[in-house]
Amino acid sequence: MSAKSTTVRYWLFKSEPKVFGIEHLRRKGVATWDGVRNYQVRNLLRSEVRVGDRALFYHSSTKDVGVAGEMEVVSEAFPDPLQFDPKSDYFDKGSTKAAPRWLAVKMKYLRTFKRLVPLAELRTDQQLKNMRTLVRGNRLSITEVTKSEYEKICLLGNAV
DNA sequence: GCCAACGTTGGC
DNA sequence: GCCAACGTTGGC
Repeated sequence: MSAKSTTVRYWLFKSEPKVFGIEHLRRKGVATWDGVRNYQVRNLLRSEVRVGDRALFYHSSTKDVGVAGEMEVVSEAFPDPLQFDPKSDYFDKGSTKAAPRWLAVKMKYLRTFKRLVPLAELRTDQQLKNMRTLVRGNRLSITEVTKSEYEKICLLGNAV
């Protein structure tokens, strides 16, 4: 078999750790990244995010905001089950199984950094301060990062 | 809890 | 298709 022809891409996924943090993912090993309810992000999951891509796990809306670790995409996009569950906060009565509106992917835990890389540090680092994730007004819960940005953040996270 | 900034909705 | 009102995100 030939190697995959597509190049690995790098992403940053945001989540509120009170709802689902990297410790939840570590315990599960593989988890469904669900609850995406933004069309731009849905389109990324459908058309851009691929099996084998890497992603930084970013903790948002919490005391210590920043990048907590790494994970890997292990499934193509599939319909987010929560959109069909009337008991879920993510239920969408306008979505049907024939034409699902929202997508999810499965993510695999890779590692938790030795130290959380704080948002403030991303903003001041010369190599990172232009990350799309940090652009003022950005509200996407998934943004692409460059390989060099990704690797720099891993270095910062694994430094003592 | 505040608030800036963006996304979504719906009347027209 | 415009745009005001409302809802959500997310840092602080």
